Amino acid sequence: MKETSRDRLISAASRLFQLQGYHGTGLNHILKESGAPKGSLYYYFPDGKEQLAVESVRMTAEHVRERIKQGLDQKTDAIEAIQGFIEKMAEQYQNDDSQEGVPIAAVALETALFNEPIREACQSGYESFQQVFTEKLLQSGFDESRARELGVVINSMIEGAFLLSFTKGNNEPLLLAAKNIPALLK
Amino acid sequence: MKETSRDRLISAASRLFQLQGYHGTGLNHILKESGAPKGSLYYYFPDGKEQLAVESVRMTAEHVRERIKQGLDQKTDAIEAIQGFIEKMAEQYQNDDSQEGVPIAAVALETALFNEPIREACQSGYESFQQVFTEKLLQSGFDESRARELGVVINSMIEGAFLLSFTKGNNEPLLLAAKNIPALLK
DNA sequence: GTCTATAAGCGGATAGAC
DNA sequence: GTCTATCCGCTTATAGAC
Repeated sequence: MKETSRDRLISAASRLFQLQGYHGTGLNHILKESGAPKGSLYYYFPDGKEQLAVESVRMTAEHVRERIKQGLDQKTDAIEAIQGFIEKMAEQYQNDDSQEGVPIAAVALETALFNEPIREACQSGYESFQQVFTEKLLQSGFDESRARELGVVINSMIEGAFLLSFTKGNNEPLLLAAKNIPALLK
Repeated sequence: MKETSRDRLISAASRLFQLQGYHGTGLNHILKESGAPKGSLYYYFPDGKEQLAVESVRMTAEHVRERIKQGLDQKTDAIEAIQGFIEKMAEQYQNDDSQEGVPIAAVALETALFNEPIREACQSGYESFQQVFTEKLLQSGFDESRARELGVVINSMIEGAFLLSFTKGNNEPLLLAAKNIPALLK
């Protein structure tokens, strides 16, 4: 089970892009944190920073999607499951003392208008989250179009609450989002 | 009614920070767009880019707050008013062909962990938005604690939907947020 | 394939002329 | 007060040794 230079570069990039955004994170910083030498960056990612960002966003998205899925599996009822998942996120956020950023969002906002490959990666990530919520709702008996619609809405709610919690430095918006999920899904 | 170099610098900075974020926007770019020379930037903003960002965020926030207020004044009932406001935003977004960014969010995400003055400005901005929603709810008879709570939740919902719409390049998330506002406020 | 040394350019900031 | 010329550091990217 060897961890290659490539993997460590992506991990470091994911972390730093989340904390400081795309333009706020220099390649040198990523190299230092990953321990990889500069040469291998351009060996593994011939298209440079852009490619590294695309693959980092993909990895982050996959990771987050798994966490959502696992979170929702804790309860059978969709409403309780989603509410519980958001509460867990709020808890984790408080404990980490906010040493994690908001996944994807910073990169998406900085690049959406100017860098199509990165924008697409971010969009795919968001759609994969939404898909997980929609599936859970389907399993709980929501009809298809309603489940799809609510997948988007729940995703919006969580992203917004996360953004506000991150900016304020406390988890109140996440907790309130969780609390109001039942009303939204009735 | 003279428009000073200072005003033009703040306007240009606000616009560019919204589109590309804090680190993605260089002072040279701001100077070029504003037409002001570099010297006067440091004359008006001795603390440089950071100060310019703080004041830009304040200006943007004030501007957005006014738009929210005006939007909510269109209807007396809070639920209809908020729903209508979000729909209007969605419409404008589509027409502008997305030549506007998501106010404040990019700057907030990039800087929240590392630059306290900017973070504070963003937080104040968000709180001022939330305040407007809360006031409208109070006027419609919601009790105080519930109105405050929902102010935060509505703010989260809108910010998240805006972020997703911006990333996807279409206004569906905003439209769905609007559609589901009544359920949330029942 | 893995890595180092270096290039070329842009970043924010400043000094000092007028 | 208003502006220009310039500085240093850090950016991304590359050339080429091993």
